[in-house]
Amino acid sequence: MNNHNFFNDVYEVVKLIPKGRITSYGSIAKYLGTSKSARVVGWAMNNSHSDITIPAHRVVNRNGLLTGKHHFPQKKTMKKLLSKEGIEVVDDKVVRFKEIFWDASKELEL
DNA sequence: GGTCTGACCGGCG
DNA sequence: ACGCCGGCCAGAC
Repeated sequence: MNNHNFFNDVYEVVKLIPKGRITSYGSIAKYLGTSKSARVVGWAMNNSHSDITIPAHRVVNRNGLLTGKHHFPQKKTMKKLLSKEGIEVVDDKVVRFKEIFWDASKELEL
């Protein structure tokens, strides 16, 4: 579609995140070519409620912190979903963040 | 129609 | 090492 909405691109990438893996907003933005637009990625997630197929819980900030947990129906929802996929979350942050980190720029390799 | 904010990130002092 | 500030896009007031 000519509608080259940034949101749509973000959704596509987020959907491609493998189970048991996570990525950061900046990584997605970087893959899309606008590394400085990480904020827009977060904003896109805010609108991700339009598409429940988007695993927003697999997207965290660069610190591996579940910054978006407050936007889920329940605070423990994000942690619960991650735990279900084998991702350990302690104190609202992802354990082995660097190990399970999924860099779209590298994995998809534009 | 200008201004501010937002689930961020990187650079600079 | 820590704190501040600018930047990017889209939506709300």
